Amino acid sequence: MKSSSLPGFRDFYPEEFRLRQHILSGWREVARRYGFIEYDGPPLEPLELYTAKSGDEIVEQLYSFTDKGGRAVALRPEMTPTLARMVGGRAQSLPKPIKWFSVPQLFRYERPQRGRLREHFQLNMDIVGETDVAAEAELVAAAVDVLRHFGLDETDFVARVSDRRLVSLLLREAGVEDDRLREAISALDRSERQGDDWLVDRLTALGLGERAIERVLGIRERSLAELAREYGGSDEISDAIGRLQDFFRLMDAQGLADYVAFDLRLVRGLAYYTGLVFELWERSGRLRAICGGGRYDGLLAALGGPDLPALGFGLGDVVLGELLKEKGLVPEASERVDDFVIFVTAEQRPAAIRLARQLRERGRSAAFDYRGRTVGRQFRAADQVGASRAIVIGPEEERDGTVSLRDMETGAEGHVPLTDLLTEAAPPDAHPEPPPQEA
RNA sequence: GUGGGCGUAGCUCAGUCGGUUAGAGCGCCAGGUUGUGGCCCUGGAGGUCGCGGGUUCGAAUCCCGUCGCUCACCCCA
Repeated sequence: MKSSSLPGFRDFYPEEFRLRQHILSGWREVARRYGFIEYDGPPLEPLELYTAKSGDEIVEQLYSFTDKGGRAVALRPEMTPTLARMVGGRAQSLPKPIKWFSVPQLFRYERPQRGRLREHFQLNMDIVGETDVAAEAELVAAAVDVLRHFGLDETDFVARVSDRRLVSLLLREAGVEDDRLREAISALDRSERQGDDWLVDRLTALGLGERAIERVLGIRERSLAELAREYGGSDEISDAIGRLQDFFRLMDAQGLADYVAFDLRLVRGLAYYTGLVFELWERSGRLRAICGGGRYDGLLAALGGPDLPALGFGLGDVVLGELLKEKGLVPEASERVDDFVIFVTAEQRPAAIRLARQLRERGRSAAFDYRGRTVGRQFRAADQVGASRAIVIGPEEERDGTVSLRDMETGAEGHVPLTDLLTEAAPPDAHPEPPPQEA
């Protein structure tokens, strides 16, 4: 091995690039279908954009360095701070809600693993300036539809839905002190991987009594309806529950009930979430979360942006790509040449090149052998590039103004006048090349 | 960051107790003469055996280090 890309970075050979394009174009299609508008920012940002308010974990894994001007900079690890700045710049004039999406390449310096590299593309969809729970329903539906767009259905994945505020209220109700809330939430988040015994130990260490621990363990198992019955008395809690119930009603109204599951064990690592949070998981659970997001009211202001409510999600291309490969949902190669022009002797080479050009002007892809090898070799070349037709020009054809047209699939072959070939090739809306634009 | 596994041609791999010019299949390139591909035949290119040290008369093979990949943990986009 002479050289290779940096660890955690990918070379996209045509085969990989095809998958990448398949994924990114699918993202854009679904985002636009939901009325989101695409934007982008710089891949390199001032370091302080992230050190100021981002989560500690993110800052630790920043891809940062000092540029030649002495500025501390970082490759963007997430899009939200950039979004906050950009929305902030025009918050006054933009109609609300602001529905923006982006497909940034993000970077994080951490140990590469399956489904997690140092670089990836991530679909970001955000709604800014809306507090109504319909925004949550729209956002989760969009995330679900992104996966459905690629051929995945409710047997393949599920959106687990929880609510930061509700979890906090329930923990407080169970007896967790306010200053221990964050640790308790974190413990709850990790209990899924660590097990119940571990959780009990953690909660005990946080000063919870046996009875309180019982209640916390119970919280995870409750359905929304059960919680509503048990905690009907508390205004704040019943308010949070009611909001979640509204959310699920709206998902049901969209026919997506089978794609969402209430699950209070889900918390999400990032500290800034303030309301509903969700993650898309493969049903088998063998891969990590495919997508995650939630409501983060207050974050934009904290980042120096406008004080607007917001919610959004991020969905990466790496795990999704692996999932599609596993499920056989990667489209076959489509880079094929329409026409391969074959010339029999060197005399016909100019005619062949002219024909290729005329076909290209009519929108067809055309190729030919540069060196003029034997006709057999030229056919082999046509086969290799997946040409659907081979067009042979020999002395006779050139003299008669015809070509020999062969269907590479069936092998059927016949002579047609050159003019007919070009007339048929012309697309109905054919138009000449646009004039080059002056810079 | 912590532990385990693995690094031989572009790809998938073989290489016997350390022994002479390191192999196969696929792929690639070139031929199989005179105007027809997918099959077949022949030939060729391509490897400092991840890299660096060590042991040995001799290392792809044994030892150490290092880098990379990978799995688990940590954590998370």
